[in-house]
Amino acid sequence: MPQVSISDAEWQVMNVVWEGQPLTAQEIVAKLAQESEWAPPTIKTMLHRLVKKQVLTYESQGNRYVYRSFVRRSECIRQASRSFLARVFEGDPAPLVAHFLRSSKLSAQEIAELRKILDEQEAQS
Amino acid sequence: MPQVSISDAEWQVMNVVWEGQPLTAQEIVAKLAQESEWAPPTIKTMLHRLVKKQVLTYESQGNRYVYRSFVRRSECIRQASRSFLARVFEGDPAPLVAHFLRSSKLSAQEIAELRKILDEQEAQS
DNA sequence: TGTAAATAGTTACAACTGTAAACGATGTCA
DNA sequence: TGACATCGTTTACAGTTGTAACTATTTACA
Repeated sequence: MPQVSISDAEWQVMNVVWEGQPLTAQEIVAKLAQESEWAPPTIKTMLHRLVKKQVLTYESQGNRYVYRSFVRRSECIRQASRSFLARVFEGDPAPLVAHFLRSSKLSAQEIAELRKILDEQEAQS
Repeated sequence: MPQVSISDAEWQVMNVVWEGQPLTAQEIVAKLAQESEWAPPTIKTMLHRLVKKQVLTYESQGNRYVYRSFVRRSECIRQASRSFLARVFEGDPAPLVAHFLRSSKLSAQEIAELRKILDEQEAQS
């Protein structure tokens, strides 16, 4: 994996793509119109840059482009998470998790899920 | 709080400052020399920018500058965490926490701590 | 008290980001 | 088949970031 670095705005675009791919440019524009104020050319520019960074690929169908992700979302999440952990929590995951647990409202079910993960982690140490 | 935005490299500097403040420029340079390849002027530039962004303040003592943080670390952590959560996990904290739990090795004690936090969260819902 | 050493300030510069206008190609309806 | 609409491409531009050389100022020793 050639060390992609996805900017803030680009993540917003990629989240849309990962959730609905393959998608045409105008579908992406339409979805993003709901959650952002970006002009269509702005979004085109980002799609372009993402292709250049090899995060996206496209094929043209007639004069439309159909976009697909080229890197897996999970891989990008891993990279971004690792860098966030290093930057803000100096690589120490426990305080990070504690921070998010304290600052979030979680449902009973989510809490149960997380307990289960903790159990698993404990079991395999 | 005037919405500070601290870059990646700047976080590295700030982590040093928060942990040892007040610190002189050369103390900061010395600490960072161990963990980075930055030339001293590079670090000076970052200190400058952080002062301009009102993340740091300094007083000059003779020809030395003594730096202190102007914003609390916890506040910066809160902001960075919120933005990371929104960007990468679309604002949904449970998958974020699950991700970090799964990808980290935690000690038995840390696991116990986290369980306690989960209990508290459950209690107050 | 002048000059070297130390320290901080100024300037620089290319890459990346956010944002979008202007331009050109393609397809479609009359 | 020509004019308009649609879509993609190119160009633009200011702000931020990473990185650091160069310059000016202060201090302290000789």
